Amino acid sequence: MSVFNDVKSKTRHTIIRTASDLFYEKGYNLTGINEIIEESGIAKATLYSHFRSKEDLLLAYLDEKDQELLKSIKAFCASKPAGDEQLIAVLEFLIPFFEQEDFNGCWCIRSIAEVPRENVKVRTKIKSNKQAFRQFVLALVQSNKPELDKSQQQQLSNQLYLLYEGALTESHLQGAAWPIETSIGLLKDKLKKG
Amino acid sequence: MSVFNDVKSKTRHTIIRTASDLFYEKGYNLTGINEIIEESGIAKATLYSHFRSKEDLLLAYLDEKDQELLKSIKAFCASKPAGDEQLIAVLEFLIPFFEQEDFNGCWCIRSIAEVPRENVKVRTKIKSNKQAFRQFVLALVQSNKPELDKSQQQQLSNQLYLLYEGALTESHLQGAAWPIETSIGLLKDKLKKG
Amino acid sequence: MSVFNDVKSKTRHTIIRTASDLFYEKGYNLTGINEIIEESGIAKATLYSHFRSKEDLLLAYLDEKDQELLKSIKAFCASKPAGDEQLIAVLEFLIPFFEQEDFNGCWCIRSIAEVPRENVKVRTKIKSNKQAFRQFVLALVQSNKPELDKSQQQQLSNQLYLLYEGALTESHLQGAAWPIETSIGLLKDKLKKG
Amino acid sequence: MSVFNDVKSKTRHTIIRTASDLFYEKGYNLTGINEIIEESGIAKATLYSHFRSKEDLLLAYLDEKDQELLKSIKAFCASKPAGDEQLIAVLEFLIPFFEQEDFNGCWCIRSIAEVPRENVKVRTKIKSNKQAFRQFVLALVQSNKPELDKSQQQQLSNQLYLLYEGALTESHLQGAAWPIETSIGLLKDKLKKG
DNA sequence: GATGAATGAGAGTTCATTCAT
DNA sequence: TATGAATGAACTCTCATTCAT
Repeated sequence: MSVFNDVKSKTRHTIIRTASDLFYEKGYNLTGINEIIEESGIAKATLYSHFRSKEDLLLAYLDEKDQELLKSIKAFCASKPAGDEQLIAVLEFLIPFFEQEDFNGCWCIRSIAEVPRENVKVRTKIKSNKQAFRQFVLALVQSNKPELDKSQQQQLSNQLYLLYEGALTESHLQGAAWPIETSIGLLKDKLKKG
Repeated sequence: MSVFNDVKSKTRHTIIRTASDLFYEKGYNLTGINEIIEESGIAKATLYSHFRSKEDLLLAYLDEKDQELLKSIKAFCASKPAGDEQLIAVLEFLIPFFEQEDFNGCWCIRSIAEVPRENVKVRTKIKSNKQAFRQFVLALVQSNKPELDKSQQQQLSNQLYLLYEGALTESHLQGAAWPIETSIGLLKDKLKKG
Repeated sequence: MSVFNDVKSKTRHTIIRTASDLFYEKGYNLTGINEIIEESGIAKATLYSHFRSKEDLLLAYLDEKDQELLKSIKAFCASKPAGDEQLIAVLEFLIPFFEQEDFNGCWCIRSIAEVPRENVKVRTKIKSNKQAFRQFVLALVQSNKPELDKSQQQQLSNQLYLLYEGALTESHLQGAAWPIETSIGLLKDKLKKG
Repeated sequence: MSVFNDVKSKTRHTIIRTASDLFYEKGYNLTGINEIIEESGIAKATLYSHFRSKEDLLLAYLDEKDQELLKSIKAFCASKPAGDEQLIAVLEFLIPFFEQEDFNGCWCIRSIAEVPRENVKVRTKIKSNKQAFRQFVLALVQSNKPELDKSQQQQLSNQLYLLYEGALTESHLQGAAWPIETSIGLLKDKLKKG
């Protein structure tokens, strides 16, 4: 039984990994099902036995990517000393992230540009991803800024999130790291002076 | 003669307007040439006598949109009293912008998600659009913060640009205006205390 | 397994046969993919799963036609008594060939008129077809004229090939069999008198 | 009046020359009307005021080319001493012809591959061109072989014509001059030994 | 007589998906 | 479960031709 599931899971995961790489590199609409199955080394019908549609693959990709990210950034921040440094770490995380060879911006923002407005499933998934990320940032603020009241914590958390998103998107668009540095600068000012 | 040119210009402009609306609403790849010509009320070959390819239409769309935007935001800022208020206006501009019924985020960021990495033409156009916008922001900073030195002006300009981009992208993604307010808050802090 | 292969082969061969008939009758450029699939009774995507492009179909057509031809003419010549008669048979073969209802000249010569000069693939295929034919003629000369030296055999072979090609092309162009008779006459003279 | 006609003729002739070059180089179907007008430097409607259709241009092209050819080959043969040498000259003419940089085979044979079987106009034109050529060859035989009877003259003329056509087509297909040499060899044998 | 703009019909190709085995 | 074959709908783009001026 568990062997069965494992085998199934393995194939399924191979597909997700392949699709993820391709979707992230080339974009969702510019990646064909044929490319995915060729690179995965499986048959087309096999893919469709694991995923009802290409859209399902997109959802799995968004899930995979965000789980990876959350795990990485949580570890990164936890490795820093408590206090402001952990908050700044959220942005500093973006530097090695940006420097990864396959860096291609934020999959959520890129994907939202590729599906129709009516596509509630995908758009909900993306919002939920971002919500989870904001939750992580808020928790980080709460544990590192216990002196602030709830409303101030929420506000700071929002600002940090915004700086993160701006830095991520702009470093991609500009093909340069300066937006990350700019974000970090803004945050440090903020933390220092108020 | 001028009649001829007008006729030509008219058709051409009709196409750009139609394509712009569709590209912005549905995205580039999800908008077919057939939709554009049907909505424009012209024949397919007419479109292709005005634009060599769909990609050319994308470039025209990016140009059209950015020219519009720059004109609007320049007017909006100029309508505010000189000083910090003109800088804040850059972000405040996003509120009515966001409230427009057809608001769908930043066409540049959305378009960059839709073309292959190798597409130098489009990516260059997008960067050049953003460069022009950054130039506008820098000029605004220079004229409203003459007391700062060049390097400080550049830094502030970068920060303002980043807040603008973050607010724009996030208000779109979240479907809410709070990222704009958050950006404005951050900027006001910065201007007050630093 | 073999059933699978057979099914695949069947469809593939149906396509080639249909395309061959149409290409030979109407010409390559004047035959549309739509005609081929309609006549084949298959879907467009099915065709493109068997052949990467229309050009690939052209190559398959050239191959199919030449294999058929070589088989036929070899059988025809083998049915004649050894000696000069086998050489003359090469030209005599053209008489029933010309009389076939669907006779439309030489597919190689017709095809070479339809593809751009730069199309190396097709032009190479055509040359290779003709090379195979010349090889057949040369072998026939060698086995039926052992008394000649190599150079003489080559020369006679070239002459026979040339008469074949001229008769084929001209019987088509003129819509008459006399060029074949003329070729045969010339060859007989040649064989008789040296 | 004559000025008018001359102007008209000039434009018309420019078009024919341009179309001829393109048709001969690229083939009829692969040459677009747009290319012709661009290269001619005229407007599309101007072309259509001189030629009812692209087919009419094809007819003009076939006419132009054959008139040129007949003039050239007649001059070439006339420059040789009377007798067998004038007959051989018909084939020798092909050597410099083949060596011309823009040599691309026989326009008649190439064109016949490009129009539908039903196209009587073009096919008739091509046959009539070839008929005129055969007439020229026959006249040459008659004046250089007065000792032969009518039937023999006709036969020799047909053979010469066939060798010419074979050499022309094959030198093109093979991209080599040997078919011309082979044809000449066959003819010389024939003339020598009867 | 000459023109630029516009066109309907069709080209070849690719897409995500499903079916039969 | 896994597969190779097949599909309808859609894609971008080009053709020879005609119309209004």
